[in-house]
Amino acid sequence: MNYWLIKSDPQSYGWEEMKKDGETLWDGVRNYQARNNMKLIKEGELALFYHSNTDKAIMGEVVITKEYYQDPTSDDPRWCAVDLKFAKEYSKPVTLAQIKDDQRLKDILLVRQPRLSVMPIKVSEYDIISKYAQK
DNA sequence: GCCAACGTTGGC
DNA sequence: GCCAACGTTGGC
Repeated sequence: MNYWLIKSDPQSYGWEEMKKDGETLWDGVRNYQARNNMKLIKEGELALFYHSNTDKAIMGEVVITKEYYQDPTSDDPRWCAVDLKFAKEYSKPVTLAQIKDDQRLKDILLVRQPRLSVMPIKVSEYDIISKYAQK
C-alpha cells in the first residue's frame, strides 16, 4: 500500500467539487515527474488532496479507482489520467505551515519540491499528517 | 501582484 | 548536447 499526494489549484478543480462529484478523473498533468509518479499509483491506494494557492492545506483523502490510462484531454500518448473517488474529509485541514513546522516532515516532497503535482508520501509522513487532521 | 524556482523549448 | 530564454507554478 502506497500513499500519494496530489495537488490542485482550487480555481481549476477544488475540494468542494471533488466532494460534490464523488468521483472524478484526474487529468491534465503535463509534467514528466508527476506523470511517472502517476503511473506507479495502483487502484485502491490513497491520495491526500492538497489545495495550493488559497488554502495551502490538505483537505482530505481520495481513493484511486482506476489506474493510469491515456489522458482523454490529450492526443499525446505520453500523458495519462487516473480516476479518483472521494474518501474522507479532514475535520481539520492540515496546512502547509503545520507541515513546515514539523521537523519530522522536513523531507516531505511537498516542501522539498513545491512544484511537483503528484508525489509519493511515506507511511510515517502519512501517519503524522492524519494525526494533525483529527486534532 | 510579485518573484523565485523549476521545467521545457529551441537555437546553435 | 548545451544553455539561454521563456513560461508556469505556487508561496508570500
